[in-house]
This record gives sequence, C-alpha cells and structure tokens, in this order.
Amino acid sequence: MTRYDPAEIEPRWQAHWVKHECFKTLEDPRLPKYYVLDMFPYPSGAGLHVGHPEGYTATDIIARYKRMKGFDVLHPMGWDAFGLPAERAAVREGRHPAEITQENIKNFKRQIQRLGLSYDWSREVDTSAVDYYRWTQWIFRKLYDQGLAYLAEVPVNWCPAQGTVLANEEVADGKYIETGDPVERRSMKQWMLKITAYAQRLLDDLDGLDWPPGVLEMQRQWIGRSEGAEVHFAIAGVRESSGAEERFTVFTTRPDTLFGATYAVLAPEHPLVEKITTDAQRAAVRAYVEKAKNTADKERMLAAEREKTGVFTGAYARNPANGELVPIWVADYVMMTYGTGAIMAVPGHDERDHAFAVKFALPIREVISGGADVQQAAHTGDGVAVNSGFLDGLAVEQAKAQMIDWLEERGSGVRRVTYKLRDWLFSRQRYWGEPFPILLKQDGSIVPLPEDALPVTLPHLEDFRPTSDGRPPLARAEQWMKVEVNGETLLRETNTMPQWAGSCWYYLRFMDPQNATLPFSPEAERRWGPVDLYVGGVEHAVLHLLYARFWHKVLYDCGLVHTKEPFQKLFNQGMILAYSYQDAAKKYYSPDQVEERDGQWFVKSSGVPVSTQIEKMSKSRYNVVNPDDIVAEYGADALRLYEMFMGPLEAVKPWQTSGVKGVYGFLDRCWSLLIDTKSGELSEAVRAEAEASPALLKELHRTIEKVGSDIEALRFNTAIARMMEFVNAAKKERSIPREVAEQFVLVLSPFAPHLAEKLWSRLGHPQSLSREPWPSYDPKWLVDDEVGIPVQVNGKLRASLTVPKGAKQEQVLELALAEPGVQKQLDGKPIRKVIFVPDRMLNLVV
RNA sequence: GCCGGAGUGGCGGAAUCGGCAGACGCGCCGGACUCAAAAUCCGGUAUGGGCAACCAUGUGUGGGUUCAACUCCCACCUCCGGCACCA
Repeated sequence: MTRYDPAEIEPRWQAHWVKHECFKTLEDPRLPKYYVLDMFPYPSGAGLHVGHPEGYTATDIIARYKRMKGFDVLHPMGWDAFGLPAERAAVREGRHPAEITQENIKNFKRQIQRLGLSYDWSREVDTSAVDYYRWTQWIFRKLYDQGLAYLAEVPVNWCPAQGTVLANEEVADGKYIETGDPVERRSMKQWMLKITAYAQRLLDDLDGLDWPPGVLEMQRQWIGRSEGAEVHFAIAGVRESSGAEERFTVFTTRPDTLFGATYAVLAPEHPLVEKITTDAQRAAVRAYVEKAKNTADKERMLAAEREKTGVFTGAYARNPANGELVPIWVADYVMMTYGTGAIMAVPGHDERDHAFAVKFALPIREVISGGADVQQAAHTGDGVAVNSGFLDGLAVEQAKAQMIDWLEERGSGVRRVTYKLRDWLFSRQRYWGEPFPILLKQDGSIVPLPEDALPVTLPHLEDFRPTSDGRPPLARAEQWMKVEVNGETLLRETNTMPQWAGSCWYYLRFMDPQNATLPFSPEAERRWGPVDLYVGGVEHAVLHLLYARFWHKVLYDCGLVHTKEPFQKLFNQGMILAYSYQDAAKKYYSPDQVEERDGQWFVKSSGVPVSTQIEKMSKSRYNVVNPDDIVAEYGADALRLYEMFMGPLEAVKPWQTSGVKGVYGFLDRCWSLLIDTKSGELSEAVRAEAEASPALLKELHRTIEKVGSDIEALRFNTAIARMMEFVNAAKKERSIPREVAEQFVLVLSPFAPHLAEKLWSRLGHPQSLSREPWPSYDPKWLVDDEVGIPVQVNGKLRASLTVPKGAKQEQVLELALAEPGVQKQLDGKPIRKVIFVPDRMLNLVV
C-alpha cells in the first residue's frame, strides 16, 4: 500500500484492539481513576445516525487522552433496551420484543465498533437482561422500604388505542405525540415515587455541580420552589359535621396583599366544590366541572392566553384579614395539582386575577401603591401597603413577614414552601419493561417480594396487546400472575416500570457489571464514583437527570453510594442538522437530486427551483446522513475528525459532507508526511535522522501544548486546526526527525486512532500506542524571541514592526517613526500621547 | 409572556483579563502535472474603489465608554432551545 487507505487500516487495528484487550479497565488502585460516560442509547431499529458519533467521539478522545496521561479509565457502553418502540414493532411484526431488541443491539454495536471507539466491552450492560433488571427491582424494593413508592388513585393520561397510560411529556393537544391517538383523562390506581420528598435536596445539591448553566436552570424551574403562606378561609354558613365552620386553605406567595383579596377560586377538582355550591348554582357548577374534567392538564395550560372561564358557587368565604365576605368561584385557571388547589384572588396585583375580575365584574382594590391605576391593569411590582390595616406603610417584603406572623398567631395561616415538582407516575401498562417485585392480595393490600425471591422475570407471551377488558399485557400470563403464599393465592402486579427505571442507575452497574450478589460492590462504587464526565443530548436535561439524581440520593441515604450526586461534570453536545431542499409545493428532494447554479438551487431533472434550509435530519425530509456511508467512503477516522472539526461540541451545526473531504485530505497529508507514497515505506525525510529545525520544534511543542489544553476543555475543533497547522508547516521541512514524527503521531492518536496506530507501527513500534505516555512540551518553545508589533495612529493600523521580545518603548517608537506609513499619517503633527503595551502594540495619538 | 444560548467572509467556524478581525477547513479563481479528466501539489481569495503602492468600509441594529471595542455599558431586532394561567 502506498496511499492512505482507511479501508485497509481500520479493520486491522480494530481487530488488534479487541484481541489485545487494549481498552480494558485496569482496576489498578495505584492509578488515579477517570470515569467518562456517554448517555447510553435506546437501540432503535433505525440504527445509528451521525448525531450518535458526535458525543461518542468526544468521550473517546477524552478516554484515550486520559489513558495516555496515566489514568485508569472507565469508559463503558450499554443499552437502554426496554421501551415501547420494540413492543409496538413486536405487535406489528408478530415477533417477540426481546428478539427485535437483540437484533437492534447487534446492529448498533456493529456500527459503533466501526468507529473505533475505545469502550471496555467486557462491561457492556443491557437493561432488559435478567441479571440487570433483577437489580432494578432490588432498588425499587429499597425505595418501597423507604416509604417512597406507593399506590395511589391518580388522574392519568389514558390512551385507549395503545391501552396504556402516558406520561405528561408524551401527550400534546389531547393526543399521543407518537401516533396521534386521542388521550383521555381517567382516574387509575398507579405506582407513584415520592420524588417530592427530595425536592429541596435536588435543588440545593445543584450548586456544587459542573453542569451547563441552562441545564441547572431548567432543573431549578422544574422543581419550582416558591415561598409564601397557606391561609385559611372560613366558608360562611357551611359547617362540618362537628359544627365548626367549614374552611378551605389557599397558597399564596403574596400574603401582603390579603386585604386586596376580593374573591376566592377553587379548582374544578377541589373536593369542597360539591359541598359548598348552593342549589341555585348547582347545575351551572356541575356542567362546568364536568367539562373541565375532560380537558387534559396540558391542554388546559395551552389555553394560557385563552379567555378566562368560571362559575360562581353561590358561597362566600370570610377574608381572615378584614372579615369581609368574598364570593367563591370555580375556575379552571386554578389547578388542583399545585399548592392547595385553591387561591385567594387579588385582582389589583395579579394579572390572571385581574383578567378574571374584569370579565366577571368583580371588585378590584389597590393594596400596594406605586403602580398605575389598578382598575386598568394589575400592579405586580414593588410598593408600599395601603388600604391594608396594620400593614399600611410597610414595603412588600416587610408586609409579607408581618402578615404571616399575624396569621400564625391567630391560627389563620402558616408559613409555607411549595414546589412545582410532582410525584413521579411510575407504572405503565406495557409488556416490555421491568415487572414490579410486588404481589397484591385480594383485598388490595401490598406484599413486596423479599430479596431472595428476585428476579421476577417477564413471562413469555405471544400477544403483547392489553387484554380485552383493558388490563395490561402481563395479565395474559395467567399462570405467572398467580402466586401461592401460605395457602393464599396472591396476584402479581401486572404493570411494569417506565423506561426511565433502567437508566436511573446504569452508571453504577458499569462499575461492577458482573456482580451476582449485589447491584454493585461498595468497593467498586468507592473506586469509580462519581462519574467524572457525562456527555449526552440536552433532551435529557430534566427528566432522566432528575430521576437519576433522585435514585442516587435514595441510595446515598441507604448507605449504598458515597457521593450525594452521580454526575460531577455534564456536557451537552449540540444537535447535528442538515440541509434540506424543498420546491414551492413544499415537496422535499434529496441532496443528490438537486444542484446549485449561481447561488440558487434547482432540481437536476426538471430545473424546478428549490429553497434550501437547515433542519433536523428526518426520513421525510430526505436529509438523513448515515454514518455507515461516510465510513465506507472516507473511513472512521475521517468521520470522527469531521464531527469534531465542525464547530464547538456544544453548538448546533449543519452537516456538510464536503467538510469530510477536507479532513480526509488532512489525514492523507499526515500519511504522506511520514510515508513515501511510492514505496509505502517510511519516508526518507524521517529516516534521515537529521536535527530538527527550530521552526519545526516550535510548531511541535506548540501543537502538543494546544492540543492537550484543548482536549481538557473539550475544544476539539481548535485542537484539530492546530494539528493541521503543524502538518502544513512540517510539509515545508526537508527532514522530519523520528522523534518529532513520533510525538506528533501520539498527539494525533486520540482523534484518528487507526491512522496513528498504523504510523506508529511504521515508525518501528510493534505495540499499540494506546498506553504510551502523552508527549510533554518544553515551554521555551512557546515564547518568541521576536514579536510583531502593530503600530497604530489614532487607533488605526498604519504599520507593522518586528522587534526583539521585551523591546523598550523608546526603541519601538524610534522604529515606528521611521515607517513611511506612519510618517505620512503624522504629517508633522505633534504626538499628543503614546500608548505602548510591551510586546503587544504601539498607538500614537495626534 | 418568562428563562437560557447565539448573531463574524460565499459556507462551517477562529480570535473575548479590550490591543494586527477572519486561524483552520470548505467553496471559488489561477497555475503545475495529464492526450484529457479525477486525484494530488503550488499560489490567491472580507467588501468597495484603484493598473498599483494604497485608500475607505467592515463582527445583527442604534447609541455610549476608551488612545483602542467582535470583546465592556444602555436600548432594540432576529434566530435556536426550554418553560408557560405554578397563585
């Protein structure tokens, strides 16, 4: 072989790495540890797209670099293998989801291995394997024992066509986002996890994390802490069985405005609605509540800008601040799921209440001064209390505190913190998920299975649809369902866990993946936890990361992990988009059906003009790029390098196949720099063993320094640019001493490992370079003896000087004044001021 | 509406403790090699004017601070992502 030929090089080295277990985690306690993790993929039938290798290449470069820097690196890969798509495919194709999943995993693994990623495959995990999910069940038991898992009758999104509940995020506009099937609200008994018990800690512990600020903020907003008070309102004329006046409680963040509460609102689902409604209003209220019940939460929220609606109950509540009777309304702008499901309405100082009050002609009262006319618009800003009795004259913050104290003294209210975060609906009516380790008695009571009864394996089924009477698919396994305990027949839980369950702890299993007696050993956890760098898509910013943090904290409380947080540093790679082409009728064309003429795009066959835009890759837009095709044409090293060279890792950026050609050319030049393309042997320039020129050494050491610091900062695009500069400079040299060649090859190796290995062996090393130490640089080469100094006149560049480093102002000024360009600008005018920054610039002000 | 991020050549992008804007790559133009093409190699390439040296303009828009602004401050526009009647 004489030319660079990735198709020949790459498979050989991939085989070499596997054969010699080059990337096996050493488990050598003398070495410092480094745990670098990718968000493991769901193995879909569509296979890998070019977005996957982006994050995987980044972590691979880090892993290879850290190994060379002497770390014991844990860099594993596995499969988030349970999930609905395989189950749907199973129903469609009449096959078993396990079979489909294993097939997809095989394909994913093949594609990933073609990229030359340095995973320790001996640690591969599969969340749908029995030895994995038995431990998911085991951890669920821990949650149950801590009182954090409970069965509750809750309103859910039920999709009749799919026969399952759906998570809130799977529903939009009353439809299942995947299929468009209608979703209805239904009350069902479901497993819930009490994530709300950890709300404050999930919020507080965000502070110590090295995460993107956007993700931290999204988590904070999702948790949604707000401080305020609960205030009790007595209901005039409505009594409890004890004879005391019935009351309801509202949550407010503005107790300072209590004197301005001119009405109150209950959510349609509020339990007191039926009781307090007067006979005269009953028909209207019932009709309203009935309608609201059939509107899914999400849809109600989408109506944010919609006209307010509501119905008067006929009842009145006593405002505890001033004893006034205020009407109680029912309206769907108040939600049962937040706070107490009831509010005090202060139309003068809340925009929503204001809109409602205007529509229904309810009184509006100013109680905080400092705004415009509250009859026109709510004043939500700062000010001083007015029309508020004992609060008058106080600023908002003091008035809040004073009012809460006053309410607490009188038993009319209490200081309170609430969170938007809700408990986690943890069951699904599906087959392809973890069975719960739970038995149910005839009377509905719960019998958790002991540890030694695990795993509860999935029974074999032929039909994965729900039963005809609407029970989950597992109810078809009649024998499996029935369990005899002490002569009593108990039934297994037939719901399964959601897909999030397996991904909540997989990073822990990677630490000790073959453990048969525990999910992971304490020693392994102490060695490897926490994950040092976690890389994945921003789409998991809230749910996966919040759920995993929650489980981690529960395990921490059980003494099973030694860190409060699972992922110390998080990095989100940006999505890769692609150009798409559309004609006036919005019909899409694939890139090979179109051509460019004078900056305008046309369909080749018909000449019809098309518009071009950058969009998400999708089949229907004909703009999907398959990594297999790129590897086949340019090789894995070129694909890796291009994905890293496109731009900053975190940026969203468009794919351009022409860019792959560019980096391929660079790899080709690396090859021809060291290899004689006629003979295929090491080039004469390397073999000559001449002294390296100072210019070459300078380039080399700067490259070593820059590439190392860029890798540490995940700035791969500029690292590659620096290596290109090195090669461009080295090409001009007569000789490339072996030592220089070797150090450059080592620097290149994390990025283009196949080519680097090949060159390394040509340089006479029989062993893989994967454990060679990272080259060190000599700082003396990083400083110049001479520096270029720009000379400005009135801030504009007029000349450039080359002066010795550290040159004094007088010297530089003298040289500058001799420059014709400078003289022309000065034109005999006196110099008013000289600004001189040593080794940087000279500016003359005239 | 609120929160977060970003606007730089024909294109992807470099450069922000304020100090030569456009590194590196793509594309394009010219040249070498070739019967020719591909590949490869060499040179050029922000925009406007000029044969040229050179001059002017230029980092989304409008102001400001400074000897000096892609970088700092104020106001605004556009795009991307997230949240959205959360009391």
